[in-house]
Amino acid sequence: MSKQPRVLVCDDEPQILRALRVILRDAGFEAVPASTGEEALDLTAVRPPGAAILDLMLPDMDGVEVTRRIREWSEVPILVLSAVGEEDRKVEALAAGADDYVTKPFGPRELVARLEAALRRAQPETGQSTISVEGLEIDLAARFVRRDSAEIHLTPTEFELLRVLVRNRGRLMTHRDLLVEVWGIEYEDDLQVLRAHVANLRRKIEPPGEHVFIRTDPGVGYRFAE
Amino acid sequence: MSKQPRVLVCDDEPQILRALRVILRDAGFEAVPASTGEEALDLTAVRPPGAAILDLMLPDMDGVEVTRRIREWSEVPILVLSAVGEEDRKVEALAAGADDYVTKPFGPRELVARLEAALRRAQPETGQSTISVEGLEIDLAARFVRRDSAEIHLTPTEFELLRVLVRNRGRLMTHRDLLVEVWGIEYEDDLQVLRAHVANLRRKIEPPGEHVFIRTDPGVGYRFAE
DNA sequence: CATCTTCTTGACACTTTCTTGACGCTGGGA
DNA sequence: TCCCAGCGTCAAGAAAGTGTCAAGAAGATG
Repeated sequence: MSKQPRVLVCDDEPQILRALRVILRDAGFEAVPASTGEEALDLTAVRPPGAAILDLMLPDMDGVEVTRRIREWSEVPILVLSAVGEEDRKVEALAAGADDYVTKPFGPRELVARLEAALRRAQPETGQSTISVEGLEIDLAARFVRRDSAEIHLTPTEFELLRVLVRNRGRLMTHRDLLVEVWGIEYEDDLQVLRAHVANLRRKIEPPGEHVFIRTDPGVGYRFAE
Repeated sequence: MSKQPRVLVCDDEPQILRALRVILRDAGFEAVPASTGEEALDLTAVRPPGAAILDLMLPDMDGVEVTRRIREWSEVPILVLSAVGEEDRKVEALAAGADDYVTKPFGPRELVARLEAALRRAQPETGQSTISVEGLEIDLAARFVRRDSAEIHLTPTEFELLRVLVRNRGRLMTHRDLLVEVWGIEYEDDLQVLRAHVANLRRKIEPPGEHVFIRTDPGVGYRFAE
């Protein structure tokens, strides 16, 4: 998950489209909406997304057809949404080159899991997911952190905070950015909670008395060293 | 599952081929597709797969014939796919040397279970798939675990849990990952069941009062020590 | 059908993690 | 120099999560 992949979402029902947008955004993706097959094909051609989610039932052409057309020139991972009772179409879609299918109604987590799996398969290891900086080693996939070959245990919140900082390393993350990404929008003003967790995280990963990895930008936010 | 075994898949219907590929890939296998009996024989000869799945109905020769020809020189596990009403042919296929048959339509899990069972039977002791860590010895293929040279009996669920953990050792497996892989998607939120089985498994494989093999990450999941 | 194994579930004590308020420190502005 | 807003740290209580036991349900075996 390098940098918020764009995901094309094609469905003719506005509610579904909206729901998908929320789900994807929460999972760290950027949704590119389309409501017809034609639109989906155009968008894919103009600016290829990192993945596509297509409904089988579309007004102008069906998802299988869209899949086939995209596959004529692109290897982008494709997920197909099918209603119950469309099992045959699912198989067709797979045959046409879809990577996976999700049956409606679906849970957000299932969708995200399958999407991430498809993306993972599409990029057979873009190097490691591990990041090493000055004795600090972070493996985001394995959820593993060590310093000078000693394992460091992080709590869920600490790890999440570190993940957001590392994913945007070098870039300044405002207090609000961090609070919203790690705790959710309802914490956007809770500076104290952020400070406490940054302090705990630093105690675990920084050399004593120094702030080499997590830098403070007073009054603005934090950034992870490059 | 030592290292993603290659499975030859022979079927003349592209949809089935496609579906099988997805199913197998999800189960950790690499599918090698073939659409005719001739092709299947060639592929098996050129680069022998770890197992083969053959449809009984093929354009050039039938699955029984393919089975017979492969058996002339190879012991590779063979699964036969049969449509309902082909019972007689199933028996012929088994007589010709097939290891098992699956009746269409089949569920992914049934297929995978039978395939794994066939693979397990095929390699009585290639060694290799055994893992040893600090007095604990695990043979995933033989479904065998021992500690300090004493055999340990695990229930099916416990073994499955251990297998998933070991296959991903070092990486943190979330509660959801484990529940979905071992129990299926419908258990994805059943934390209590996971805890109970982890406790039982630990009682059997861990030194008393310690958690050296299976580590807990509170609020996230479990991981097997590297 | 009886028996044995395995799985699931609820209760409860225990542990870890999160949140909150207090407090001392620092650096820039008046 | 004094003031003060913002920061880092600490400790304690609240909240959330975990390990274990035991009993009943479900399933397999013979």
